[in-house]
Amino acid sequence: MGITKTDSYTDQTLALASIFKALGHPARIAILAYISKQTACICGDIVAELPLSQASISRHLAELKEAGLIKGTISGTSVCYCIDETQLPLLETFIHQIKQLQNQTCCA
Amino acid sequence: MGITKTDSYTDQTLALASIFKALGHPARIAILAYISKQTACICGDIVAELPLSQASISRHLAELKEAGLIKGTISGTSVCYCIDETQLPLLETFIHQIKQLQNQTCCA
DNA sequence: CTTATTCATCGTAATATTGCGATATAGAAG
DNA sequence: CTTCTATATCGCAATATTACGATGAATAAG
Repeated sequence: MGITKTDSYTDQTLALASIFKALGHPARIAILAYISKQTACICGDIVAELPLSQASISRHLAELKEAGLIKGTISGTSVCYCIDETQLPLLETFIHQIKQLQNQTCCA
Repeated sequence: MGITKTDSYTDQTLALASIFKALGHPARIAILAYISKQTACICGDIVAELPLSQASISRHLAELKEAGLIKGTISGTSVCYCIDETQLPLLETFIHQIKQLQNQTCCA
């Protein structure tokens, strides 16, 4: 039914899934990659870089912001976006655990 | 329109988004965590661990498998699943790059 | 004040995801 | 061969996501 029983998972599981979900779209991967490549704050030029309308880009940026992956600062008419790295260790820890705890004798 | 213009992104961007997307659901996070915690191959007991029907679990497992995050080996009547770690370095590299290349003077 | 410019939000349409019951498939057990 | 067990797949219904044009809000420019 498209319903996800959020009650049945731990907070950490939900948090991880939420962040990964925000990363689960090529436009948002491209946006993050573009932001991180810039030497200055990124503003409206993302629209010129991606094959999406301004409205769609704004939506993707909002999702990344909601997931805590970017920060936005209003500066005059434009908004400055940059990476918010506070969530990244969570992802790294999870990936590392998956790798670390893998049973070596499994599926030989 | 719900359409994602896959033509407009690099293969690497699409690959990353695809893997992150597979991780973007709490059930699949929980499945991965559970598999990695087991000392032996995981089979049908995932159904008992999660609040989902057997059909739904099977669907999530198929998605994880399609994303290359787990491997399945048929062993008699049951199927043995375990982590496939080959995709994980891609994720780690991406996360690391996002962190590494962040502009320190941004959004001060 | 009027007009641009820049970004966010709303409304809508198309598509994708999620979940489950029912059913199919395949080997194990009798 | 029949039955049980374990997993996969189908079909459907409910919900979520994605995209865009249109519009709104706010500052900048004239």
